[in-house]
Amino acid sequence: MAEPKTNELMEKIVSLCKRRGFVFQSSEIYGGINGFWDYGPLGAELKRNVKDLWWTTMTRMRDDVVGLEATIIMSPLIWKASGHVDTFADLMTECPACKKRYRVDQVEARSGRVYRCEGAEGTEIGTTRTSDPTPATFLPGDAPKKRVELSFAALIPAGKPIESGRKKAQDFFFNQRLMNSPVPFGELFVDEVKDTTDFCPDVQCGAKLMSPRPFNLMLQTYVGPIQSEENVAYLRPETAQAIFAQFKNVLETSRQKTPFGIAQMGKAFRNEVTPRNFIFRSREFEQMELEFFIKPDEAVEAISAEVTTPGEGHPGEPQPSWGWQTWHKYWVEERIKFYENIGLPRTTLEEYWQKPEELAHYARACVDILFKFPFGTQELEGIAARSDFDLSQHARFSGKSMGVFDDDLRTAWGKLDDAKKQALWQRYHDARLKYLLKTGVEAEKAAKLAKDDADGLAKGNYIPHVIEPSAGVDRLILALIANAYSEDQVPDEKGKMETRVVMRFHPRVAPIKVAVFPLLKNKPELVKKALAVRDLLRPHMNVFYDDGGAIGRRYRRQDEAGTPFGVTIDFDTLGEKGPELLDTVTLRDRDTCKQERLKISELLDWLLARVR
RNA sequence: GCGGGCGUAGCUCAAUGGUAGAGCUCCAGCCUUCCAAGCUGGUCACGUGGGUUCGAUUCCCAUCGCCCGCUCCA
Repeated sequence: MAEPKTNELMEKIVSLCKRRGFVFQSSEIYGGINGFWDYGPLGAELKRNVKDLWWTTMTRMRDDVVGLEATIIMSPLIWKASGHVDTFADLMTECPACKKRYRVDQVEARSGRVYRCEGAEGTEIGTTRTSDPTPATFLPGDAPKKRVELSFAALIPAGKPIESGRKKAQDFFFNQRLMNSPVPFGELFVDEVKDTTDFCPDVQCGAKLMSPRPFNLMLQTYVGPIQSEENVAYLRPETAQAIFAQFKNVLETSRQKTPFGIAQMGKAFRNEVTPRNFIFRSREFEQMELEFFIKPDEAVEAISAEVTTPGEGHPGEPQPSWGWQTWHKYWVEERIKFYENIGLPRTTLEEYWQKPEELAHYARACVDILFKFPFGTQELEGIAARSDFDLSQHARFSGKSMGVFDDDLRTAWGKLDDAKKQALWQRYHDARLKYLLKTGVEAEKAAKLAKDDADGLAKGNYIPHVIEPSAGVDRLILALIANAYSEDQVPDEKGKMETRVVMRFHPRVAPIKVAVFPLLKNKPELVKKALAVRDLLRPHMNVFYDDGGAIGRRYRRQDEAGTPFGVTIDFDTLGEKGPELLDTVTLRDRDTCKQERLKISELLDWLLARVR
């Protein structure tokens, strides 16, 4: 991913977002707050359009997906079950010499001898601060003495002389502390330390790491007036868990059967170490997530005799014989189709199939859909095959059943021959046992539970598996903005070429669909007619009326807002050039600047055909 | 969080130890028969808080924010 630095483009985008009212810094008048962004008038419309399209595509246009809107604060037990309390509470440590940061549990154990010292003496370095107009400079031998009392230690791998630690202390550590020719004192050579994780894993470095500090990515609050330990609650770090927690209620009230999905959009919060890249990674963000519940492959095989595996491309309409791999592939293709439908060309997207070693422990597969942002190719959405991990976790932690009863499975099971029954029983049993052991259930208990689960399968019971397409709204907005941004050259009034900034949004997501102008403001007949056209269109789409300044200026303003169409009421509309042009308008295209004439009576249908 | 850079109207930039100018934008009026025209008038800034000083946008410190790297992810 060696892409040229295009910060210039990002700066232009950020600037335009502010200038035109797409995105503002949160709390700007108070100096802002890191990691939080507000959507201005155009941004709010753009975001609403994107969310509406997702919701329509994912739920209303399908029989097999229903919606949910859960609270942001939920029982803290949910985050215990999901693993967020533990895995999000990372202990972080930092190397004082090379400044790299690590998660404590990811520091690899190393062995060797240890060099230590208590500090160093040397001479002052002339200040190098650029803000200092008169940096101190010293002639050799003239510089003041300096003493730093800071202990330093480094792990020296076997085979290297222990004295090399002294050089590390000088070069990597004390030099940073404004010292020339530091001479360490209080030196100590320690023999043979084995499998320690206290030292920087960078082979070039090896300095002793600073003491670990907890870092929890979940934002905390207290529920109730007393701020005590037992009242701690979290702002959800993802919307997915609410879907699992409400799985049973939705199942029972929606008359759905596997395979089916539950979709949810909403805010989520993460106390990111470094919010970066504008709205790409923020601390408060919005997700659009689908949890799609499918039968385990053993059930599919029992019902359909065999499980189909995916080939190239979109697998087509869902079939009963689909196993988790085909469903996974199906959702990857569906989601890419969605992005193409809202104006992200296939060439701006990348599919990344995570390698086995990159997968979270519960995931069977995960595909990232990446977008080529100006600052690099980054993730827009992750589509994970999560097995039955999530529902199983909630079943164990809540003590409530998360299984479903599947009539088709029970009927089909009865017709299987014994060998098949035994094979499917065993496979399901083994998968359950593996999960139970992995999550720390003791062996004897796990064996019994796995057997119960496999016996349950034979009676038509199982815990559904999950395919999870999970998208970030805000980064999608940024992708749409980055993709839409363009500059081209158009001739001005005098035929001189000048730069035009155009936001080439797909009409489906464009914040304003059409702008309506009277050619001249000071001609009441034009204004009256223009207002009538505005009112005609307004109930059906977001219309912007503008009568200020010259017509060209108004077109250009809409170009920066990304409005795909402009409608101008002129003297022809009033019939000045003859009755055949009466009640026709000029329709101007944002991308080509081309104009055509259209009857007002045909205008609405013409526009609707293009903005839907 | 750590390290580096930056911080003057909405934007782009200027000047200054004695409280800041310009162009564009924006608003109002006039004018204007299709791509940022013209005229007149107007609004808007030294990120914040301390310190030094008779006096700070300017010097110092802290803080906040933005950009880059480490790290993390939707």
